[in-house]
Amino acid sequence: MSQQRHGSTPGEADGVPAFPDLPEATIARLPEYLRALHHLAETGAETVSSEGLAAAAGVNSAKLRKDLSHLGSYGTRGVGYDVTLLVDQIEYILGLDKNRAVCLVGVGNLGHALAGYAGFASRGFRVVALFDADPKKVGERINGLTVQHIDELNRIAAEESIAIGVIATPPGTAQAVADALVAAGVTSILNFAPGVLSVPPNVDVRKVDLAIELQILSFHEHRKASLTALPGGRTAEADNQEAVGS
Amino acid sequence: MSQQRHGSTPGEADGVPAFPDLPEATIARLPEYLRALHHLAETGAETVSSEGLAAAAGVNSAKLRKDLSHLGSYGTRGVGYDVTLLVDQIEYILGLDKNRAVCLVGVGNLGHALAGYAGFASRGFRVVALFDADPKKVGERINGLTVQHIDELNRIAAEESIAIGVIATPPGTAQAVADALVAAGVTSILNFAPGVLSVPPNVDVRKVDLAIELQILSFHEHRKASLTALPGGRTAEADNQEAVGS
DNA sequence: CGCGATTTGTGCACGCCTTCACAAGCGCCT
DNA sequence: AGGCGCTTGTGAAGGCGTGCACAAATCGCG
Repeated sequence: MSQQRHGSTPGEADGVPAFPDLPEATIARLPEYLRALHHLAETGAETVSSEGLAAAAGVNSAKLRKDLSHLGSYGTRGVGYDVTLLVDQIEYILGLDKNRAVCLVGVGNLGHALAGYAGFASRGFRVVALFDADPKKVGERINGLTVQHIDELNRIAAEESIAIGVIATPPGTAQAVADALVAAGVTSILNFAPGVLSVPPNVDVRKVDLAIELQILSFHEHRKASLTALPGGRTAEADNQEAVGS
Repeated sequence: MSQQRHGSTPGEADGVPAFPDLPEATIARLPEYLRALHHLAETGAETVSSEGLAAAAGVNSAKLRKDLSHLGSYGTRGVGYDVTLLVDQIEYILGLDKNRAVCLVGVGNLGHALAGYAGFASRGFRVVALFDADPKKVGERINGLTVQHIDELNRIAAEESIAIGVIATPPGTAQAVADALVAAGVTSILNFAPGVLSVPPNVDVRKVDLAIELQILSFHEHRKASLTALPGGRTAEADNQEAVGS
């Protein structure tokens, strides 16, 4: 906590990786800060206060300051944070300067959408390969990529040095795909299939279950409804009948 | 209270307050328990121990017992939990017995996939309406539903009593869509667009950002890579897989 | 050159969540 | 009937995360 170096390569300026072990909660918020910072940079802002950035990222300003303090002292008291410096620093910490190669397994409904998702490419990731087990899907071209058979995974993963895999298959085949990914050297998996994957301890898995998110919302709906209905007895929410047709 | 009542409505059967205020962390895990229980039920299991269910859900058994204890005592010591009873109880708590109506705004790449996602219908939700602002999209039929113009939202939301809305639009229009949903009476929003939504305090928002998940994985890749360069790095990290959420 | 305004960085307290460890309860077997 | 093994439910402890409040630091201005 003495002087900050400005123009140098962030992080490893003096050879020592100096990898701070950030709290998980902080790591999960860094991408949100990064998005807010990019937005600020586009509007031409050179510096931003913790208050301003916190508002843009939807968090408490004290929390933001504490989060950023874990990366080191990259702000200036009385002024704020240098936007581009902070962008570089966070991108370095997240390893986004590597432009990481990602492969996607399962080109069904969801996989199709993910393959075409612009948000990946714009944020430091390259989807370099699409796989599916269905021969009818193999050969299909999506967003400039050709779907290949899952058996090719080993070869291509090695060629492209793919470290991150995305699973968008039906739940039944997710574990087998995960095993194949691990065997191919993938060490991080983003899983969209419901269910629990078992992987070696050195492999990180994150799970996104769209239905779970809705179920959590449903709970809060239920709670809200029962709170408003509680004094009177039963009122709202009992009127749910099937009215699908239209 | 040894005999379990089967056909009765779970929860408020015996006049108990019936709505415990569960910890957020518990609520987020209940859907995972529910999925594991459904899977167990299909295999014909009648009861399951906390150890078994915890393994199926990918969590610690003590945590599972504490979570379930918040719902009440639905287990039998020395035996385990009655699968179907527990399913009913969790579905009641989550409000899934209501078969909630959901609308989806934004029929782009991702929205298209979500509209056809079978996981919604199979877990207590009915997608009853699709909206888009693009006139070229209006009229398109997806999965048995016709895309309607966003201006129809108010009318249709009232007709179908839609309480949950899903936003799958580009980031620029997400806030406007959220405002429209709130104006139409929606009180829970699942947001797939990057960025922060501001909504009235009585509206719940959950956010799923696919790129953020990848960025978090990227961080761990970066960390692992920098650890292998260093000697003596302990790489325990045998964490459970966490679903997205705050 | 010094002072006040502003903003960062952080010590501290509080609350939530997780995990351990064990008593209480239940069924089965003898 | 009684004991034994198994499993739940929970008290307690520890860890983690959050938010407050304030000292330290920097800039601008008179």
